[in-house]
Amino acid sequence: MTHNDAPGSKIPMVVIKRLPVYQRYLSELQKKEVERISSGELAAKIGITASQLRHDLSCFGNFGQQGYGYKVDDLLFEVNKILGLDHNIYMVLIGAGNLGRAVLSYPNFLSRGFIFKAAFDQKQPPVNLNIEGILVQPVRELESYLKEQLIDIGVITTPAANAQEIADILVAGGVRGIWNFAPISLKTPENVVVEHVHISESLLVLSYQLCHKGFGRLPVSY
Amino acid sequence: MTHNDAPGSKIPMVVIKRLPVYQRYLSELQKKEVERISSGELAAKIGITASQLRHDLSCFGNFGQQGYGYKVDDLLFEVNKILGLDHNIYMVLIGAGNLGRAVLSYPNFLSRGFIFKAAFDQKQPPVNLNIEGILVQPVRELESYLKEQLIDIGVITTPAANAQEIADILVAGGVRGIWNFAPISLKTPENVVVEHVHISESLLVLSYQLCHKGFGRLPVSY
DNA sequence: CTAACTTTGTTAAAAAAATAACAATCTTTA
DNA sequence: TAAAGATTGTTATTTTTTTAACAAAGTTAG
Ligand SMILES: NC(=O)c1ccc[n+]([C@@H]2O[C@H](COP(=O)([O-])OP(=O)(O)OC[C@H]3O[C@@H](n4cnc5c(N)ncnc54)[C@H](O)[C@@H]3O)[C@@H](O)[C@H]2O)c1
Ligand SMILES: NC(=O)c1ccc[n+]([C@@H]2O[C@H](COP(=O)([O-])OP(=O)(O)OC[C@H]3O[C@@H](n4cnc5c(N)ncnc54)[C@H](O)[C@@H]3O)[C@@H](O)[C@H]2O)c1
Repeated sequence: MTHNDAPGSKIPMVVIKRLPVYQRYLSELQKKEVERISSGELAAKIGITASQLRHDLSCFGNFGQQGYGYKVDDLLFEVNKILGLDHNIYMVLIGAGNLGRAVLSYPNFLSRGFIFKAAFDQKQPPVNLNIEGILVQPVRELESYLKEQLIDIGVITTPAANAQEIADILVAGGVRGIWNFAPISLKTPENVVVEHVHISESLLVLSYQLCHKGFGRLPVSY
Repeated sequence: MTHNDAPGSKIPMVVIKRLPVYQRYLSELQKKEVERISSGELAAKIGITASQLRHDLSCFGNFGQQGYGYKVDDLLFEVNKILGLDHNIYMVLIGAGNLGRAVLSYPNFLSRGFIFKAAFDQKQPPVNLNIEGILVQPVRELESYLKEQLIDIGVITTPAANAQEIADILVAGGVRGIWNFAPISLKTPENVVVEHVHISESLLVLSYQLCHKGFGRLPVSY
């Protein structure tokens, strides 16, 4: 598949999931003021094949030069554009608990154009708290807030038991994406994208690997 | 491949990553006191094919009964055992910042047998702080601590710039696995498993999807 | 300017993963 | 107890993903 393909062509999810990794390595190279890099060098750093890297990029366009490789600045610019990092994205967070506060105060989101416009909670302690300049409001005001403000992404960091009701309010309020940290599969209409952060799942995968290691039994293939 | 295969047979990583999802749905069923479930019903809930579910499970054994399905209790017991949830795992956390404190105080890890034995930080404010019964110690004591205590997993929630040096100390101290929240690819010997939690990567994937939605151009295939 | 290299983008082949198919066999009902 | 129905575990097929191969095109050095 090439970037010239007819409308309706699909980019595989496996490819999209690798883009943030490319973005990260390219950012590092740019910070080190490396000017150019070949698919072979970059792939080696990342730990994949050059073939896969070139194949992935070719889904989106021709960013390299034969005999030369890729200009780091140019390729990073293109990858950023593909990922939507070339414009701001506005977010609200619901559930200003331990994890929610960590997410709210993480500076790297803002620096990449992900802007928290507001935060909401149910209980009094988080409500009225000021976290990195964002005042936590009572959650009953979420619905009316979304009527007034254009919000792209709702971030759910409430307990799993409350996540679906919050998702419903977010969807009704017109958000286009939900970033969900609660360990539950949310039901949303097709036009709302849900991205689930699998923190606990990840620990179980690690646990599995520790359990089945060194015996020569049931090892893992990557 | 069957569970009877000769030693050296490999379980694909894609299969292992689905096990925690099965675990979660089975736990929910158990909580609802559902006694039995067929591969068809469970797969429908999860949103995969019955074929895939049965195929995955058959990597580990024969847990069902023809004409009946699976006993929820029994299957959950087996999945828990496969994931290593049938015994305690001892952990230390390094970097008791915003995210580190959220992880330390999350009760669902302890309830599943993941036990934080200690936490470490560099700066004074987190050090001496008591988080859910765990006293944060100066990070310079990490090395000697690991000599005295048997720790399975080291959890890294320091900034990326310090993650590799911490990983080196953990490896030297004999941990078998590293759960890494820092956005950097750690270099470790083969016998130490690293599991990376992709929080920021996940947000970029969501951003991509919002960007390429509804135009009929570059849609996503799952 | 030319020739020897290098490296891309793309097509082809191989490998892995998902899905379908179905015999074997257990459950349920009568 | 027997016959009908349900569901598994496994093998076969299809689809997806990864890797390899290579012509085309640009770079670099002399
Ligand atoms: N902390 C972790 O390490 C961790 C790990 C994996 C998953 N998670 C998940 O992330 C989510 C948040 O975890 P946490 O540790 O921050 O929990 P937490 O209890 O510290 O925070 C949850 C917050 O949500 C608020 N809340 C509850 N119901 C609400 C509602 N209806 N509307 C608005 N706010 C509401 C609570 O008042 C609280 O402030 C949970 O779903 C948890 O399962 C957390
Ligand atoms: N907070 C988030 O939402 C988020 C999202 C994605 C990734 N991350 C990553 O998770 C990690 C932690 O993030 P955070 O928000 O908690 O940052 P933070 O700054 O709040 O916490 C980092 C902690 O690590 C400590 N530290 C620094 N160097 C250390 C060392 N050598 N030894 C021991 N402790 C040390 C600091 O004193 C601090 O307490 C970072 O790598 C960050 O990039 C965080």
